[in-house]
Amino acid sequence: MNIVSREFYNRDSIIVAKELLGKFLVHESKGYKLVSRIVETEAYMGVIDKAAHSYGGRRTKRVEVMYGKPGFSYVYLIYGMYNCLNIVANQEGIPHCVLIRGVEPIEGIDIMANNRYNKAYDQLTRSQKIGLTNGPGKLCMALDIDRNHNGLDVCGDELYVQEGDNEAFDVVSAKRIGIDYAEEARDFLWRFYIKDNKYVSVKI
DNA sequence: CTACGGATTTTCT
DNA sequence: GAAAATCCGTAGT
Repeated sequence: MNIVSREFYNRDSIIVAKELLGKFLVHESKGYKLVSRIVETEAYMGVIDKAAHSYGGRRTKRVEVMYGKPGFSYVYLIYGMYNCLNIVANQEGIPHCVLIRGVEPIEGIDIMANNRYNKAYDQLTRSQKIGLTNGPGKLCMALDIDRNHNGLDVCGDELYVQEGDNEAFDVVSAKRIGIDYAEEARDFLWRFYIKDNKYVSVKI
């Protein structure tokens, strides 16, 4: 029940990305509550990171929220069709963020199944169950997150993060996905995930 | 199981 | 005008 504090996000995105693993991402809306466990993240390290939207200090309308305070959502549209959810990290003026790439459904699973496939969870095939939330675009569909949720306070009461249970897990560091254009940055091990978790989008 | 191509439209150049 | 932090269906192993 404890909401993660804003101070938590006021650090380099690499640290925040690692430590977000195992915490709960919650979306409360329209009278329902969707709870999921964060199992895969990527760090985007701002002006020095060729894969980041804020590389070189680019400051457009889209990325403006990244330059604000930590602990706010950054949601953008990718490939003209899919939404991706990030959380802004580091202090005001330093445009870091953490992409949420995979979550494990915890509560509101039938609603998530409906959002994704228009079916009840127990009507899904095996691969549809895994496909519910094992990717950045997929989890946004399941959790009903789109660009209308850009700039929300994740220390607030609609879209927020709470402390995890104390289950132990191993963390794997890996290359980020889908950034082959980013020259040397493509090889940085800035993706983190919970070892052996089913809802990780891409395993090594 | 892996590999490939098409979908679709905002965003920035 | 081109590219994009992705997903899905189809075809082949």
